[in-house]
Amino acid sequence: MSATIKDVAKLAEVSISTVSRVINDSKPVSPEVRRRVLNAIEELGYKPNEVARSLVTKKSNLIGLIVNDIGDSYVAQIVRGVEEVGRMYNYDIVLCSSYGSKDTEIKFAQVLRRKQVEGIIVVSEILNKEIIEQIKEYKIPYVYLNKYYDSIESPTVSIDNYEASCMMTEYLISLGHKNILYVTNEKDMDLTIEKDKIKAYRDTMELNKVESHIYAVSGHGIDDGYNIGEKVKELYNTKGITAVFCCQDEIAIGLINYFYDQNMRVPNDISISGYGDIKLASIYRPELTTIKEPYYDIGAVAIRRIIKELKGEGVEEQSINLPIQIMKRESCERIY
Amino acid sequence: MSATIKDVAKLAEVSISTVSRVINDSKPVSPEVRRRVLNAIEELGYKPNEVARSLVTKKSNLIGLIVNDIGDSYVAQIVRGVEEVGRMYNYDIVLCSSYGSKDTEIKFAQVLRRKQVEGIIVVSEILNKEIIEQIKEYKIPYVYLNKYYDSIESPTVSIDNYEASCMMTEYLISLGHKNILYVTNEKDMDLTIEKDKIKAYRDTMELNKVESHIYAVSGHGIDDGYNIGEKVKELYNTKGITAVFCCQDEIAIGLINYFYDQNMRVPNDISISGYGDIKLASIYRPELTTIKEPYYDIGAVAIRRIIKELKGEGVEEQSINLPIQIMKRESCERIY
DNA sequence: GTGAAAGCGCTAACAG
DNA sequence: CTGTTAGCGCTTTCAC
Repeated sequence: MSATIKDVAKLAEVSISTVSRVINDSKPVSPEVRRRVLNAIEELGYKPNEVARSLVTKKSNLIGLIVNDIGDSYVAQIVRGVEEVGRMYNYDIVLCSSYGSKDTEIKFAQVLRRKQVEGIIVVSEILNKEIIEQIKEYKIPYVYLNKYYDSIESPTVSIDNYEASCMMTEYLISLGHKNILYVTNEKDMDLTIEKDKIKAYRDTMELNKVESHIYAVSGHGIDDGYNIGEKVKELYNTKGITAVFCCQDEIAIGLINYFYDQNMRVPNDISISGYGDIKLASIYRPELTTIKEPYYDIGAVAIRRIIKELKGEGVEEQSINLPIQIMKRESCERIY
Repeated sequence: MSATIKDVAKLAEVSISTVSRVINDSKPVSPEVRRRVLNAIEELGYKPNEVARSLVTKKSNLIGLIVNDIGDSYVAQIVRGVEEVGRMYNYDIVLCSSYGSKDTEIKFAQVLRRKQVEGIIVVSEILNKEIIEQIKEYKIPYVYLNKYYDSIESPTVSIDNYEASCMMTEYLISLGHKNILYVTNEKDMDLTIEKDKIKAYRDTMELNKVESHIYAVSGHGIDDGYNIGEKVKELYNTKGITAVFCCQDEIAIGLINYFYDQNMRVPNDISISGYGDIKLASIYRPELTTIKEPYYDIGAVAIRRIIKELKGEGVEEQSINLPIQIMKRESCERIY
């Protein structure tokens, strides 16, 4: 079918090793011969077969990326980061979407391993110890990214969630709010980062001598935020809540949607903040005040770590924390 | 490092061919021997090396996917479709993001070819004849997807844009609107599908004996929609425009943002419709009335086509049209 | 039913 | 500088 190194060698009247040398610039070749080879390559439209190359060099130049769902904007941002820096080092990305299935995640790890990927990045939203153990067995570099759950003894990159939540609570208080509701997620609360975030909220409220109010929601989608609207409205009426700090942007947006439908205005009637800074946060009206989780950077740093390890360069500590940024936008307002 | 077929053969005391046979179920193997081999595989944790396998079978089980930007939600939906059905046929996806660069698109086509991908799907937003010619040379199945430009003599899958635009115009008219503004995109207007959509709009308006109003915007982002807000507001005041049919959802949302900031209510003051049904369309408030371009299905059908061709099953016509659906939501209202 | 051997396209010693 | 050769890990004739 397609031209091989042999065809080139024959046409250029040299040995295949010489062809290999000019392709890879691996050893000196005389100008004259090089020219002949280059011509032959040109003439035949020869393109090296990376599969054959991989087999001998044992370098697939592939990084496996197992994600929950590429349709989630934050996942897409991570993928962008991973791909873009991977590309700089000549790595291609094999993408697998698990849609939250534990078994699928594990299956993909196996698939990727057979494909000889040199590293694996997992972007998960569930608790899955098995996949970690699986990947550890492969003895290839990996990074485990999970927005919700604590990264179980794995290399990871994120932000300091305790610190971030302190900052947001502090900010809300600085705006004059005294009755601030924290909306958390009830699922596996003590295994998720929510435990840190709740503690941060509590500590900061206490420090400022104001009372804590916590309400737990069951999911973390926009719908879930919408659905707690009624309850929050009740709290607004009975407890005089003036600000809501939601543990996820989606919850915040759902909540705003609810208020929109109820003809209550945000931030005029109530301030709402999120956590994450998903793409929608800055598009939505009102624009959402939130904590930025730098997804693109998370992806970029994750693959950078893997590549470093692959190159045998020393890798730093297990988990890398990126700088925190609080995005002060429209949805939270000063209260007097 | 990792166990190979040889190790298994040795441990099971058979030849490597036998091992291969049991792995692939390619030829009968006596139960007794099969058991021994299976045991050995188990014991060594042996996993076939797909790279080696690919080299001999010339099947990489890889499909290349060149996209504009995975961060765009519609792209992500296409990718989901591609990946999910690819997976059913045991194909993995290698993802490349071009970010709108012609050269990058071409470079990726080459990279993918060298990786021996069996097919290529291009999701582009620019005009790039070269990449098509490039891929055609490779003689591998491909599908070209472009939301904006006519797919230049290539297999593609989309909806009938003329028909869809007729339906939307018709719908707006049926709501009682007489002064409907169509917002198009000025760039390469006669090479893009806009020419069909404009024609559809014009034809339908004419058929209903109402005057056409067309305004062209320069980009197709949310910002662009926002930026024409002033102009549209002017048209609203001077020409009595009561509905705006935007050629893209993003434009529509930008426009709604503008009106939000101007304290004009959609749809109370003005009805606005989009085109595409991006994810945001149903999340946004007010929910956006729009034409659904079934991105997931587009991706799914695209890869299905490639796989069919790979299997030598007859492939239907060049371009496949999917059913049209108009999503009647909040942003367009009856006028009296 | 099983094994020996050739070879996929390429890289990397090893000679010369 | 260049060619010869031995694999990389696997599938696939071809004999037995």
